[in-house]
This record gives sequence, structure tokens and C-alpha cells, in this order.
Amino acid sequence: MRRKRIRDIRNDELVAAAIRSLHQRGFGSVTMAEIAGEAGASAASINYYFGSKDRLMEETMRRLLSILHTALLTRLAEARTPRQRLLAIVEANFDDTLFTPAQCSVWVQFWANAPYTNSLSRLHRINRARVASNIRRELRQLVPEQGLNRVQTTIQAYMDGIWIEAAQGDTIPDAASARADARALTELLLDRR
Amino acid sequence: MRRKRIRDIRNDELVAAAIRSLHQRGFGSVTMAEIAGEAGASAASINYYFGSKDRLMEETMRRLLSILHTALLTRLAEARTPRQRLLAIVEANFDDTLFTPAQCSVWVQFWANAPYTNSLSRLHRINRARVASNIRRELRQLVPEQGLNRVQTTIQAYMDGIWIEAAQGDTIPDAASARADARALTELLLDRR
DNA sequence: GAACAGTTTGACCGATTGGCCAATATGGCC
DNA sequence: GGCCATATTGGCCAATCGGTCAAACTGTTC
Repeated sequence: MRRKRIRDIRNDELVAAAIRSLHQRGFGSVTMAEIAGEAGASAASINYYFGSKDRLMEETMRRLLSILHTALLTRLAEARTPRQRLLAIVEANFDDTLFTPAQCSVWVQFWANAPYTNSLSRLHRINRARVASNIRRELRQLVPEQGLNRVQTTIQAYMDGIWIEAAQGDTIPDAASARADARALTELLLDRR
Repeated sequence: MRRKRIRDIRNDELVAAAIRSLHQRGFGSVTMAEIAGEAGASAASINYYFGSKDRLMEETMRRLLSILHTALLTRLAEARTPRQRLLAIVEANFDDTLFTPAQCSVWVQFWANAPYTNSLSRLHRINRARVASNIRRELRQLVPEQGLNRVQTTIQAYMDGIWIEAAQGDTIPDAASARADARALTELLLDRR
């Protein structure tokens, strides 16, 4: 077994610290010193490993996207029909590894700041388009053409809205019931349209 | 007719400039100089009229809430049945005066920053609770008790998600079709559950 | 233990920002 | 015109932050 390089260890530590710090302080006011402190390191080490604050933010967002991607692949592996694959896509967004207060919070922050940071904007646009494309691919075999666009938009808007609600923190997020609710709405849209 | 006081004129100008600036630069990076420049004034005048940047942000959010409230009252005045009142609440969120790129953008910024600013947090929590309460009041007469919670959550999540999509700017928001889509989803939830 | 690549940090710098203040301008009112 | 409350701004300051750099530390290899 290969030894883990220090570089990889520190990358993981700093990204994890960034997620916690973003959740606590917010994108607009979080500082490099806070993130470094959260990771038990110094602010300078962030520049040593990532080059700049922006790059750390970019890598943090890549981490979230990677978690979503992993959850999606795991669920897709067991899906056999278009209907099952669509539900896999929807439920992946509320996977236990993804639907936590801190990560929902960070995701909302990225939504708000993506339009104003080039690197984040690219990642965000690509991910959004990919999710939309995945949903539409399955929907084409499930609903008539003229309703496809609206069903896809509705599903995506609902998922985004649930994340917002979770990020507000007025209710503790429960991934399992979030999946059940999302599944219920999706099936309602499929069967009754 | 009373003459409009200069104070009121400047308040309106600066809040309008803040909305435009927030849309263009984002909450995290907008500066008092930019907002003042957008309004054709100096940065010091913001402190003269609002006392601080935070207070200007608070007043800006109050303005958005006020626009929503006005749109809601206008539509509620013509609603006679619980079903009509529920649709009035839903469609008010996509009123022509509210559902613009700039305002959607600003609203998302407030969502992201509300947890980290006391004054915004209060406003945000109050508004969210009020909208939820309004929806539930009508739903109680439209759906059975056990489904009430989920229908309300679904409607609110959908509306938030549509605003997020509009704020991303990949599609130009069309208030009329947004109302039609929201109405369609609401009616689907009412009739088929 | 010498040499070297990789790692870590304290100290510092330049740039930016929000807010303050004194000075000036404006405009009604007698 | 003179007076005064109101309105407006340029200049300034203290604080903060991201990023640089040289120095120090660590561990591995010969």
C-alpha cells in the first residue's frame, strides 16, 4: 500500500477546514487565518499548498462536486430502468454524505458567489448543465416531449430550494426523509403529467 | 400634496443603486464607493443617510420585502376562495415588480449572508415564517392534515429554487411564464394528493 | 553527519475598505 | 441680504486582509 503523501493529507485537511469555516463565518467574511486556524496550521501554508485563497475556494467546491458525483455513480450502478435512474439522480442530491448542514450552507454560498468569480462560475455552470442533461436523458423516456422541459426545471428547482432551506438552519436536515419527499414529488410529476 | 423630502428621495436613490450594485458586484465585494457612484453621490453620503453599510443593506432588504408584501396584498384583494388565495400567495412571488434579474440576484445574496448578519437574519426569518404561515392557513382548507406539511414545504422550496435559477442568469426570467409554471405545480399538488 | 528536497511559519508589505470629521455648499425663510 | 438647518463631499485614519519572503524545521538518502 502506497503511503499517503503529506501534500494530499494537507490538501484534505485544509479543504475540510474551509468547509467548516465557510459554514461558520460565511463566504464573504471568512479569512485565511480562520481557515488555517480551523486546520491547526498557519495562513501561509494555504498559499504554499493552494497558491491563493481563490484556488482554495475552487478546490473546496470541486470537493463538493466530487462527493455528489460519487453518490450519483453509486446509486446509478444499481438502477436498471429510466425511472430508477431518474430517482437515483434525484436521491443522490440528498445522499447522507452530501446533505449535511455545513455542506448545504457552503453550497448556497457558492450559488451566491459563483456569478462573481470566474473559476467558481465555470464549475457551477458545468455542474448545473450536467445535472440538467442527466435528468433530461431519463425524462425523455418517461414523459411526453412537451412536458419534459417543465418537469426537469421543476425537479431541479425543488432540489435547490430544499438545500436552501437546509442551509438556513431552522430545521435540522434529515437526509432520509429529504430523499423520500424528493422521490414522492418526482413520482407525482411522472405519473400525473 | 406634500412635497417629497430630500431625505426620502436620497433613500430611494441609494437603495436602488444598492440593488443594481449588488447585482453587478455581489454582496461580498461591493463597496460603498461603488454604490455611491451608481447613485451619482459620494461614499460619505451613505453614512449620512444610513449610518453604516450594514444599515443600507438592511434597508435594501426591507425594500425587497416591501415589494413582495405589496404584490401580495394586491393579489389577495381579488381572491375569494382559499384556492384563489393560495394561488395569489404563490404568484405574488413572481410578480412583474419582483421577479427581475437584479432582484432575484440580490435575494439570493441575502439568503447566503443572512445567517451571518444579525439584522438580515431577523428580517429573513420573519419573512420566511410569514410566508409559510400564509400558505398553511389556506392549505388547511384544501388538503388533508397529514399532507399539509409536505405540500407547504414543496411549494416554498420550488419558489426558492426558481429564484436561484433566475439569479444564475443562464435564462432571462419571464415573470408571466414563471407564474404559470408555479400555478401548474400548485394545482397539481392540490388536486393529486 | 552531510546534503538536500520538502514543509512550516512569523514577520512584513501594499492595497483596500468602512467610517469619521471638518469644511463647504445649498436652499428655504424672515 | 442675512441666517440657519440641512445636505454634501474630499481628505484622512485605523483596521483588516491576502500574499510574499527569508529563515527555520523535518525527514530521508547517501
